[in-house]
Amino acid sequence: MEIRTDLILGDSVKELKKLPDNSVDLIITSPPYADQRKDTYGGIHPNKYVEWFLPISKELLRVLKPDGTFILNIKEKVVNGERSTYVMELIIEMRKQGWLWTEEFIWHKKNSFPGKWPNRFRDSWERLIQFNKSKNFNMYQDEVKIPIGDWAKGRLKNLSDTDKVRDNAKNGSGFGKNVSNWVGKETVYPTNVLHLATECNNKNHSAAFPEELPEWFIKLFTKELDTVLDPFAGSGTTLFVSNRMKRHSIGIEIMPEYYEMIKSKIRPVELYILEPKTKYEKTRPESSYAIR
Amino acid sequence: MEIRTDLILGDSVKELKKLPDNSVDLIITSPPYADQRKDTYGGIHPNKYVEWFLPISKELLRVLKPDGTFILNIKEKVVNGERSTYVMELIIEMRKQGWLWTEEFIWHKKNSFPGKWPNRFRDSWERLIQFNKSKNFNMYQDEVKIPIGDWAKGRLKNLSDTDKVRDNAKNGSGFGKNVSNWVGKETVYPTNVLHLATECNNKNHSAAFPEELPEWFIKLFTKELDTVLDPFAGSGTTLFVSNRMKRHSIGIEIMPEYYEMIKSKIRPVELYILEPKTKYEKTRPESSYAIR
DNA sequence: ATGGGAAGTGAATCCCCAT
DNA sequence: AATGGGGATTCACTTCCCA
Repeated sequence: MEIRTDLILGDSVKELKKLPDNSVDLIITSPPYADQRKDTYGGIHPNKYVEWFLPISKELLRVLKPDGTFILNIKEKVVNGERSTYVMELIIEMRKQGWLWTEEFIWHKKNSFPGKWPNRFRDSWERLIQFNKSKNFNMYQDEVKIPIGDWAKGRLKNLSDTDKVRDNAKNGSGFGKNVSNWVGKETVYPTNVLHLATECNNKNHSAAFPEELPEWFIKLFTKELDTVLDPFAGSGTTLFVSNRMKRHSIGIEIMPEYYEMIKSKIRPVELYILEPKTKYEKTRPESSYAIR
Repeated sequence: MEIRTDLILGDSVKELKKLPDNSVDLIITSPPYADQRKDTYGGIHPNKYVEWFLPISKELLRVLKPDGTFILNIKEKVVNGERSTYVMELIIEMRKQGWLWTEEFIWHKKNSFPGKWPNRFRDSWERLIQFNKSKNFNMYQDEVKIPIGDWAKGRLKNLSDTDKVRDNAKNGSGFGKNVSNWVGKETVYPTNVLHLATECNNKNHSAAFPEELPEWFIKLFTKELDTVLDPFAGSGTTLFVSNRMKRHSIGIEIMPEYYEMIKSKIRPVELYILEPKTKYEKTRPESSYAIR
């Protein structure tokens, strides 16, 4: 089994045009933030952000499979004391392109340092906006189940009579439950709030997300041998995680420094296949890489 | 010292017009969401929601003091498998009215509604959108400081140079260089994510938010003897909390049942002032109420 | 007073079926 | 066809009750 990990040096719009229609199962990316300062990495002025992104999202819509998903990690910046509206405008415009705005997950960032500004608190959350091409997209919910809360231990120990049958709510809300269905249940489905730490070990890229973030969405929206795309590869997290999880992946990165950095981090992984497999195969699949 | 708690039976737009300009320090409200609570409020169709709300927000802008704040609790519902866009459209239109969209807090609900669907998880967060009239609004940050978390103690114990460098690089906020200021502190400023449970025990009103929610914003944005307004008083939580915290308050409620319910809950509080003060003054201020 | 167990319920959403 | 009502599904908290 061969897992492909393609890394492309170049501009996203231009390189995306070379990819075939309906070929990607999951797109997950954290594009460069809007920034008023011109000299920072990828800084796009907030007023130009929507205009800049729409040609990219148009290509993403084309390359995504009909049952695929696009996860956009983004947060609006503060400009002149106000939150910018470019994310909202972007969602509205992308819907006009044909995207469905299915859901907005929240990434609640743990471990963010306390801060102080005169008129706002530290921003400890980001948007994870889910777009789809159709309502019938693939979602493998069982892959991300979490342990049931501690309440279950006490509640399910001794069932009362009403717990053993379907107990309809007394107020006519139409809501009912059968508590006995939960006996022995170890895991439950999560919610749309993700509580993850911020990444602390990437010193070279300014917008790194933690590995758990792409991992969670890759588990949820793809199966093995599916293809994951990150049009702003940045520090390469999406690619490394995809490879480890036996998904093909494609990354595009315009900055030669980041391109080289990802390449250098991919090469050591490649070497694993030359060493005795028993040592690594649990965490590192047999893989090959194509670097363009 | 007299704390006024005015409760008005009537339509919000109409009753707001009777209030003087620049007279309110904080507006905090949770309007009926689109298509919700049909049996009580009639339900506003998602397509009509912005149109319905704009005349209200226009009056709110007029009655709010220049240094006051408006906190709007809202969440868009799912329509045909997609999140509705009316909240985003509302923010964009309110900015055209002259509102500043200063911040968006997240209310992370500890006990979100249960359920399972093939294409989405349980919704466990709501928006708390902060609007202002000017950039120089009152904010009493010290009133909501929280005990420093254990993670921070560990983190601040061993501050490395890379910590500071990394945080500077991340967002250019200049935050990193202040990290050392936090060493030895017992309390810190909170973030823009609030983690509270919904109120499930209110038999009479279906959409009560927990007392902690208005309490937190009242502490943050008002001082004693300021005036708080809730144009959709509902179960009256904002009014009760305001009174307890020695803020004047004005509530408007269109449904006679809720109006009567709030009134009946206010009256018992009134009686406290006739009883020996020592028993209650710690939690209940000396107060008077005007019921219209 | 305290504590543990029992019981009740919430701004939900999807799917099907009836007009 | 669109639109609307009703059933099914599900988690964690809070209050109540009794020892």
